[in-house]
Amino acid sequence: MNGDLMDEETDIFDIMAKTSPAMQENLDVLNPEQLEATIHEGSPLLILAGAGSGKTRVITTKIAYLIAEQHIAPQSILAVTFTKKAATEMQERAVQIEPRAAHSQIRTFHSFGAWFLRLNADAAGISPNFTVYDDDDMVTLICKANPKLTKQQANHFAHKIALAKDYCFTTDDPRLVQIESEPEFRHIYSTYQARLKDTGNVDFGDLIMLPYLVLRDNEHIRHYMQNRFKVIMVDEYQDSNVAQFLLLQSLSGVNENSGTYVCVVGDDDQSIYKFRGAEIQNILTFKDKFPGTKLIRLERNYRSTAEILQIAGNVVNHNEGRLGKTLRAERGSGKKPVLAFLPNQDEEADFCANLIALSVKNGANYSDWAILYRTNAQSLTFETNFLHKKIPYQVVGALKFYEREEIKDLIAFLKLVANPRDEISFRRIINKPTRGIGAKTQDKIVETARSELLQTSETELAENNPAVSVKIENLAQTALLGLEPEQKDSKQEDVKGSLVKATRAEAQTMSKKAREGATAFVAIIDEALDLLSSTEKEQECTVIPENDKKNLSALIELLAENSGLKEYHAAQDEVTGTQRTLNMQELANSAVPFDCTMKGLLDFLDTIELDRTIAGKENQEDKNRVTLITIHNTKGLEFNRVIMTGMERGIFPRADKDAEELEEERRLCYVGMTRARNELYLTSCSMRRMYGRTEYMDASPFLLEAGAENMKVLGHAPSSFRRASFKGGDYGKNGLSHPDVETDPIKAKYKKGKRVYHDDYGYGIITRTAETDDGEYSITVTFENSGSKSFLPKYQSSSLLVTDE
DNA sequence: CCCGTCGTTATTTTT
DNA sequence: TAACGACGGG
Repeated sequence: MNGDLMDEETDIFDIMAKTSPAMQENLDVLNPEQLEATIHEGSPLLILAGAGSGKTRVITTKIAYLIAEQHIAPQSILAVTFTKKAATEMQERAVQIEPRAAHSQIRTFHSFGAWFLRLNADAAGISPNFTVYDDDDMVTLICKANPKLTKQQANHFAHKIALAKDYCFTTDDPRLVQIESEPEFRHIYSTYQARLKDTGNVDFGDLIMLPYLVLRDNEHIRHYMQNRFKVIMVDEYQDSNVAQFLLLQSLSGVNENSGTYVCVVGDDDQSIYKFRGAEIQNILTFKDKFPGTKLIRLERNYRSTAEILQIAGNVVNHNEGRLGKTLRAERGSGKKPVLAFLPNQDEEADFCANLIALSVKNGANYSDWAILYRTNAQSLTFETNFLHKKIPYQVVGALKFYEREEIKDLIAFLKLVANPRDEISFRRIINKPTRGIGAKTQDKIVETARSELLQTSETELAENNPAVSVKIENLAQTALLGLEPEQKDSKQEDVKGSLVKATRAEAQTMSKKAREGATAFVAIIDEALDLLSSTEKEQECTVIPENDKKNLSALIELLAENSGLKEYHAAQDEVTGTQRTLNMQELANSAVPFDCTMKGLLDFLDTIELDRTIAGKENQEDKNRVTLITIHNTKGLEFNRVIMTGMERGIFPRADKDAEELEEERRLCYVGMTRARNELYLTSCSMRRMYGRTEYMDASPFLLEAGAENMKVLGHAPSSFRRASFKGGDYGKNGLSHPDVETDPIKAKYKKGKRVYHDDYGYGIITRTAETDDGEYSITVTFENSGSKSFLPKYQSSSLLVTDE
């Protein structure tokens, strides 16, 4: 044993001896690596945490430990995650160990950006009441700024602009050509950015890039923030992008001797968002950017069986350029993963349904199961099949509550109330329902408002800088008290470039019908603002019992009613049988926890804009459902039993992947497999309907990489797979090496004696089974009313239904 | 302004 | 195949 190790161990014993008994209990449950990571201090820390290795436990215990034992002020700890769900879980678990963690900043990257920009709106050149534009809004704004672009082109450029911001390329950056070679791109980006600035709003990319630019260009703010946060932790670091790295770097002051402690946690094998700007180099080169970095690996897996980890590890082992780690299964051995080859996607869905139904009959829950697929389009077959068989399911990520028309309409109203310069929201609702204000009048109003911005922008500029320093002083003072500065409410009437103001002014020149419409519209906004300011005053003057306090749902209900949107969508409900009115009510209900003030409104908008995963109410009730989900969406989740479907070349991995992208697909495969606790199934079809035609499919190369000998193979494997995998083991010729089980799912399904229903011939019984000359399985059905017919079940899965069981 | 029909086009997407 | 957008007629 060398001296270094001795020192380290005595250090650990030393620290443990000083720890309070309460914290000691939390440390006792950690394994040695987890413990080392938890109590590590002094240098930057990179925790390489494999799937299911208990990283959340480490981060949360670490936060608690820092507060309780190292006496770090809770509010000087910043922990960032990528999803709202992860942030909430982290906060809850940290608070459970140490209640003072409630005062720490545990947020998503984007919500941190929003928090930062609200404090520094002036320095960032945006409205303090900004709201966030989503991808659709980006496209609309690009179209308005460049009317000659088609929607498709605008879509393309919106994507590229978002990517440019992920890399933190501003409009004058020469590296923009790396993103998009089209020479017009820089111009389109610039005009979009100018137009966006006029609205006072930001897009998702700005929530990261602007805080970085503000820090870079304002020494005061930078030093204030470096002082404000003495500990910064980042979760899922492998999926951070360049802008996020730059933000972390400047916030931490690593190059300015700030003394801030930085700890990042991630797994390079789970980096799956390169297409959205995630930069795997961030984690691979972390130790170069943060000198003296200590690296700790968490390789003990507490989630999956050894068999599952074996094949997941086999797959990802084919990648080059990893930091490298091997997961050890703490739970030991379990069932061998099953690989089922099926004729087509109808049989695939059937196979899954039968597997699930059988397990439920034997005592499992529907919620034990997850169906994973590469693309959302694949969910449809499962939904149809499960609906028919009455298997309860939920589709994750597809509900898009906030993308529904009626919800977007209401939110547009709310956004315009918050920020009267919001052109996109204004255009969405000014003439909905019809107020006689057509496209031309809208353009005129927008131009009036924008010309006002142009006139005043020079005088504004002169006032801008003093405003920043005043704000910083306020910041410094409030920080001493451990409070965040209060938003001061801006007087909407005075806002430069207000579209509401412009509408009021333009109304005089309009036709009678349009004038009435415009006046009514302005009145709606005014009344909404009145409601907000009246509750604000009430709150200042009197002490009102919690229950009597007006909450933000009152504003939403008022807007829905006054705007005519409620009536408008109720009429739609009548005709189409939709539930729009109900959805609108649902939005109002979700606003109940928020104050009926401008601040409450901004909080609410932040919450819904930065967390689109909240589904409608359907998700709450009856949680015992099968989960249908894309592999991307499963990150951070786990299930007792997982079926990875569509394991075919061209689907997973997708066809058009270069070598580097193939590695990402492989990581995606690894992520999917390691979601499973107890049982893992893989399905692969030999035929698939795609784009209206049926194609022959080949097995996914990942299946061979996983190793056929590590799986129980069912069904008729494609010859490419059989040849390459014929190494004995569990898999024999024609998949018939399990005499105890019928290994061909088709034969198992269409056994002699089964009762079936055919679309054309009605009910019948399978009276004979045989093989054709080509070795295909054929059955003969005797129908009740249509005599006897022979079929190849392989081709009949959707029209020949097995009805018993 | 709304509705029907025709033609086009199909990744993954924490925020 | 199917779903969605664009366009034209009522």
